[in-house]
Amino acid sequence: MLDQNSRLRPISKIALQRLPYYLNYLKKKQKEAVKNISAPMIANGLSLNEVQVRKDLAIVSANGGKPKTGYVIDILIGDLEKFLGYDNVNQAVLVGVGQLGKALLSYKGFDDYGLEIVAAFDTDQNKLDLTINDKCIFHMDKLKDLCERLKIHIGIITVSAVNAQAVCDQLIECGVLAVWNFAPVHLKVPEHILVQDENMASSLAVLSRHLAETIEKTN
Amino acid sequence: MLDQNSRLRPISKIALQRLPYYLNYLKKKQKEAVKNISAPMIANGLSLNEVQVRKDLAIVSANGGKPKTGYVIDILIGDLEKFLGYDNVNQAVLVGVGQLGKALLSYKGFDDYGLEIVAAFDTDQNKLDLTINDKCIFHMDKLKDLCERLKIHIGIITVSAVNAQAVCDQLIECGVLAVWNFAPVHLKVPEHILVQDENMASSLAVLSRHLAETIEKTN
DNA sequence: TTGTTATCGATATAATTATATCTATATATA
DNA sequence: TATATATAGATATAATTATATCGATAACAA
Repeated sequence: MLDQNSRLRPISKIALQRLPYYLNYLKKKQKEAVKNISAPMIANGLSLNEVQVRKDLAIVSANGGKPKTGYVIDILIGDLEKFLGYDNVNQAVLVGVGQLGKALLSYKGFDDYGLEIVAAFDTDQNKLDLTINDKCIFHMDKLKDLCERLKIHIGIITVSAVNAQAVCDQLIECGVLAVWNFAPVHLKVPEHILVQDENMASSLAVLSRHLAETIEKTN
Repeated sequence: MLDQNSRLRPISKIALQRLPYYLNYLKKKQKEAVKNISAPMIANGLSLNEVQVRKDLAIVSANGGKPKTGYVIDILIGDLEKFLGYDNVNQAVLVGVGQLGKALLSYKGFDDYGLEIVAAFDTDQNKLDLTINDKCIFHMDKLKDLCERLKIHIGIITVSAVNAQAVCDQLIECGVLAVWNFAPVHLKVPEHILVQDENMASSLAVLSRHLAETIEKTN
């Protein structure tokens, strides 16, 4: 069923990552009771190019805009949410209940993005059988059983860099198809598995470099 | 002093973000007592193209590799750390002491990346005058004074989406030149200010999409 | 010593992503 | 009702990023 409304029209990763920004912006406008919006307006609000905005929206929505008035905000929001899969829930497990793991477990906002962390895993005896935000923490021994029973497809890795690859391998063994990796290492995975890295070291590299450049210039 | 060893040779943002992966990989090899390493070897370890590896390393290091043996690991590590600014410390303030803010404040690993969070700020009376990981939490009133006194150039935003732009404006007003933004909104800033986004919604979009595609294929 | 080979560094090509231009048209205005 | 204009959507171009190819050379083996 690859019809016009299919969620599966091809989109680049980089374009995909822009979509939540559109959605956020449009919802803000919706709250301000704006009914229609043009690509140049969105582009201005998000510091993007207007052609890029049109192309991104064309991928997401079959309901095109009209000359002079633009797009209908309500429809666009619906199409974006559908495209991003916010209407159906993806279940995930989290491995590594350190500071960051706990923070993610506590975070209530994932529901809005269609993600539900169903359980957490760790090897540290002291952490087991606790609950954080109603999510149980189990020993790694129980990973496979739970993942297979609940058909979990997303694994969140918040263990240390040295343990990340081993955990990743286990998750894949358990049937996980997509990994959200917070450890600052490259993970080797089979071709059909997706790894989405959240590497703070990479971000800090960008920040640090910008400062070095800016401060050098002023000298 | 734009000589060969200057940290300021131009580099794209995307290449910059790869550098911490090289560093991590090389350190792992260093621990294994490996002395020399070739671009094809690194490329294989990090699932990159070998030409890309050579080009990235050429930006970072004036100490090129030799045919048949490759690069000297110890030298490469030094050059990478210098390029990434791990030798000097960048001080930052954090605004928004919620779950995520607390987790970042607690994180001990930023030292390794040359980042020091010197203080945190919030408007919630209940959070003030606490300390997390030896970092004081002050009222936003005190932001400007502290930033100007300590010449802070990095601001970390962990407030909600609705408040992020206002906080960002304040940080810039206080002399911050680079913003690390964890709020899922686009921030408008003057041209010379850098915003590095850490948008979980964008990451989740990539994960969710991959699952939708993979599961559709198997049907 | 001399050939063989893995690798570098440079250059060329390809792929991806972003932006500019052009044409048609829906809406607003004179 | 005719005209001007903002905007969509399509197409063309530019910029960026990634990959392939090629000649030179250091290390190794015969």
